[in-house]
Amino acid sequence: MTTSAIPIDELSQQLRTGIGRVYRRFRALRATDELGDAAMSVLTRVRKEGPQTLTALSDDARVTPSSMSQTVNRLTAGGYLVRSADPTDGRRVLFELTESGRRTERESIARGRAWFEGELTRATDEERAVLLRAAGILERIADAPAPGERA
Amino acid sequence: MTTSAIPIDELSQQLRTGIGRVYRRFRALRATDELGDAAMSVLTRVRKEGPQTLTALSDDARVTPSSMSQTVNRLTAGGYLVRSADPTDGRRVLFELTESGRRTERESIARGRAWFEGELTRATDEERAVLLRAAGILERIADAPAPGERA
DNA sequence: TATTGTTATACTCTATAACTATA
DNA sequence: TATAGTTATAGAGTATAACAATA
Repeated sequence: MTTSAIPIDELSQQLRTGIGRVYRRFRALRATDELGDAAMSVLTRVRKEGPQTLTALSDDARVTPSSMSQTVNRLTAGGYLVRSADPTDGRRVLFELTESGRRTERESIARGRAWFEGELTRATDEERAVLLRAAGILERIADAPAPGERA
Repeated sequence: MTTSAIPIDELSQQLRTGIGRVYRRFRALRATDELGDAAMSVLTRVRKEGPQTLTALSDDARVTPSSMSQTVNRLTAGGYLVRSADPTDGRRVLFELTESGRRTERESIARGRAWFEGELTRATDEERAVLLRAAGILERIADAPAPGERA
């Protein structure tokens, strides 16, 4: 394989387009769900990582603490999350899933997957291998610190 | 290469995560731009495809006509797009770029690319080849008709 | 009747600015 | 002083419902 010199600007353009279109497709599917985009991401994060502070959630989502405060407000008001005090630091609040939150997260993931998994099933094995590798590379890129930002 | 049986559900989960994180990163970068996410996508579409009807724009973005109507309202109010009548069908309205819209689109694309292209430059040639192929596969999937939807 | 587009209204998500409480 | 979190307010983006104009 040569150093095939894929032009960075073309690659960038095509990836942005592809990613944007798939993301918006996901969002459209989730529009009929009881919870929105950001709210579902929070539930998934808490399910995977356990009880989280507000700061941890806002850092992870790359939104301001005040944005996240409002998102978790909606989630606690709706009974999906509960607040609990951090015994070691009175400033901190830990957010954890209720039974309802856990169930909602599980069901939404299952529903949202239907369309996407259907499409993935139609791809070839070789294409799926490409996509799997791409997923890892994209996640690494997404988590890379911004210039001037400490890791 | 064996028929390596990548589990669809794992692949789906990892791709959704990777795509979601990169997309939100883009959105965060664009937050300081003069135009938002949906508005920029409209400008890009019109730049690439020429004057578009409202229905064409809403179909492409997979939002309702009324959502798109409001987005183009903001864009025409801001002087980025102009309306013109379709001579062959009095119901139709064609939206096209103004000079300002053209310039804004060009500059925003350039700015938004800085971070992403920097990261892509840090990847290996082989990784870039994987991402390029993935971009094409993702776009094909994103454009696939929903079950029951006509192509 | 069907298609194209708009307006009214409401919700999610995000931001900045100003604030309280704890370390 | 610095950190963790909240509230007030505003704007983008989306949806549904109800509507007008043209085909």
